[in-house]
Amino acid sequence: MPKVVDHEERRGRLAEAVWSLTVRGGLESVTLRRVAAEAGVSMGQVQHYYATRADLVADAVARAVRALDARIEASIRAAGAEGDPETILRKCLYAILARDEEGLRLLRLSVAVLGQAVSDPAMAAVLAPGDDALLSFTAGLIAAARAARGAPARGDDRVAADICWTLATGLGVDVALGHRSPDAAKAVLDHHIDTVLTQPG
Amino acid sequence: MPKVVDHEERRGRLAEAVWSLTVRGGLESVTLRRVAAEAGVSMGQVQHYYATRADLVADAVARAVRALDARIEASIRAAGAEGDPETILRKCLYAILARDEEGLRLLRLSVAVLGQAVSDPAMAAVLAPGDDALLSFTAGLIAAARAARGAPARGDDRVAADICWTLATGLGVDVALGHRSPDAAKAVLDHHIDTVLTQPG
DNA sequence: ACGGTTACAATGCACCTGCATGGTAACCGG
DNA sequence: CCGGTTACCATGCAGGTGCATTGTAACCGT
Repeated sequence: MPKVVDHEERRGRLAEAVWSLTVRGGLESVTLRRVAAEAGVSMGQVQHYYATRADLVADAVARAVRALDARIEASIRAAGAEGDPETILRKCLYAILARDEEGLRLLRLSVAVLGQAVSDPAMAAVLAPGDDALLSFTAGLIAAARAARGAPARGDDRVAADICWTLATGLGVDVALGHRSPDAAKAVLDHHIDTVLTQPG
Repeated sequence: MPKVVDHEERRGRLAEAVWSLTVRGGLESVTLRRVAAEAGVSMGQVQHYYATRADLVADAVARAVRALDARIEASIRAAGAEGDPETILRKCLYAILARDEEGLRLLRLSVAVLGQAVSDPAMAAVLAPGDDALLSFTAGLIAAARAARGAPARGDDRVAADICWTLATGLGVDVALGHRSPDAAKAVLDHHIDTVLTQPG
């Protein structure tokens, strides 16, 4: 077993280059030569780690999705310390609204991939909306937050959670396109959460 | 003035070919030769009507946006006959949820273009979210619908309208990607409208 | 020390791309 | 009938693409 190198680190570096290129010029600007140049390596190295271009971008996208999920989970853990369900709910929804540079990159990348996902089911599958567990978790938060506000329980927690995430992703698209600032998006999301947690008459 | 042909009709035909190709294989699959083949004409004809590939796709996208706007307006006019503000509100939000084949095509196309818009400000500008007039109009509908339900007026009509459209576009993305059926999306949207129109306690 | 495996690097190749060019046929005003 | 404009079509070209191939240097186990 000669010439031991850290494959994970190499692939990560290449995926990072794919991210940069995609954010800067769309997925169609991702070519083997450009990725190599961006990563500061030779094209042969890219070929050595990925059999085909499709493999390369698929791995890069998969890594981005994992990074985004990790951000949401980190948000939950960070807010979890406070215990207040409403705070946790807000914080974990904020997670996809790109409050920092890295988040904005991931958001832009996701939207860029959306275009490809329309015609590529494999991509569409990777970008599937919040899984069932996340939806249930969020629904629980909403129920708890309503209770904490003294509002009566409603049976629509799951739908309400679904709406929250869909709205958040919609806002995320606007942020990625520069149509909204992250703060403005956050304000809209806050307003919606207020509406959801306020009991109907 | 010899050889009179209908330019508008020719361009429309070519734009239609661009739509089909984009929906089927993404924007990057739109090449001059493929567009010509799809439209059943020679590549020279495509070049005759568009100076550059960028012009071609820009025109095709602009036509799609106009078609979508026309759909929304048509929805408003159709529902306007009933007079009931809540009905009009629902109908015009449904308009982007692709209940028929043509709507689904337009929706898919829009999402495909989203990817390009991340790195192309010109595209992003064309896809700008609902203009101010539409937002004001929708806010008016919400206020009227609330009044019709006997709910007290709130000052947040514009934000509520913003949320409605953002949620609708988010649902539209899911529909375009096949993650939701149009009916399921409609149900979610209905639920949200109910929440918005119900007065808080 | 050395054979074998790994990790690249360099280059070549067939294909496809947008766009430029030159030719041709149709048509219409005079 | 005819000069001029329009509407193409066919082809050529330089450049870029993904991928295959070949070469080479480094390293490890034995």
